[in-house]
Amino acid sequence: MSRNRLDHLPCSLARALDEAGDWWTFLIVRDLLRGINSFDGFQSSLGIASNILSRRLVKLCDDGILSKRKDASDGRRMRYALTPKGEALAPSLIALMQWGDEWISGRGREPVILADKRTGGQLEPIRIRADGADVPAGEIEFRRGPGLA
Amino acid sequence: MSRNRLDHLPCSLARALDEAGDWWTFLIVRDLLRGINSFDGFQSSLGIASNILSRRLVKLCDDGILSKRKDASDGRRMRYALTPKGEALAPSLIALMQWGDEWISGRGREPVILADKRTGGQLEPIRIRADGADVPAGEIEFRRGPGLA
DNA sequence: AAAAATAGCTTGCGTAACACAAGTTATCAA
DNA sequence: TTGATAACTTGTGTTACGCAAGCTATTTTT
Repeated sequence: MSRNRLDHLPCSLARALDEAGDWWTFLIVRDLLRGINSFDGFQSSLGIASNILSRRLVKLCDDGILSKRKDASDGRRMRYALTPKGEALAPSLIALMQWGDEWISGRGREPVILADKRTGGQLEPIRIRADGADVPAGEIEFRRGPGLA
Repeated sequence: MSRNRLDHLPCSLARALDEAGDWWTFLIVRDLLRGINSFDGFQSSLGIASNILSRRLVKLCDDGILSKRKDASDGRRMRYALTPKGEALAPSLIALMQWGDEWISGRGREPVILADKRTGGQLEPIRIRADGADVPAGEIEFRRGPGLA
């Protein structure tokens, strides 16, 4: 994805997609949500080439999505963590996962089930809401916002 | 993104990302939600090269995300529409847009504001929920699902 | 203390996907 | 019937991706 290609589009979606970079970003964030937080942890989980992973991790740190620090008990090891900005990707990530569950894997064939650690209750399907009610996709209005010159 | 690279991952997220193809998919779906539904409509809205757009539209139709038909009053023109599978991408798309609003554009500088056509009420931030309560990103548990051999 | 293993990262190189520009076909408007 | 429009397609670079191998600094093993 060329970095400057989408910049002209007056849309936070394009900017978000541009900053996320490529699909690996989402998979790395998913791994972090699962507790995987080291270079070789990502590598063995994802099968990503080390040069790609390295570059991607640098970019994610630069963009403020991840933070990085040395492991206290092992000087070789770096530990990565989600920043608040990175954690804020969770809703879109989970919505995408649920889409794959429903439309690709199929109901009842989900490879992974998401739940609340505290209560054990399964996550509900993510929905679009306004005024306390669901909004169907066809009923969404795109209005000019204050960020447009 | 090579089509078969992520197939081995037992995760609906990887499958979803693989099927979505590239970022253009999301931008095309966004345009359709906005009412843009023709080839040159996408092209002038997105600045995408015609060969890329053509290939992407074919793939999206093949994958059942879009449908395509001839315009009744203009035999040259094709009209594209979201299928239910395509509409189901809206939550992840909007979550991503909201992420861009908050973390890239910044609050108060949103290029676009989303609302409910029927009530005019602005869309709420998309949240992760279980048992009728919000779930913070750090409290999500990944459990083995039935789709794993 | 020397050798081996591990963690994170870099380099070299081939391939494949992307993207610009130009051309093609079918339909419609003047 | 000439010109414009819509939706592609083709040709040709260029870029970015990805495998394999190598590198350096720690840590563990002997």
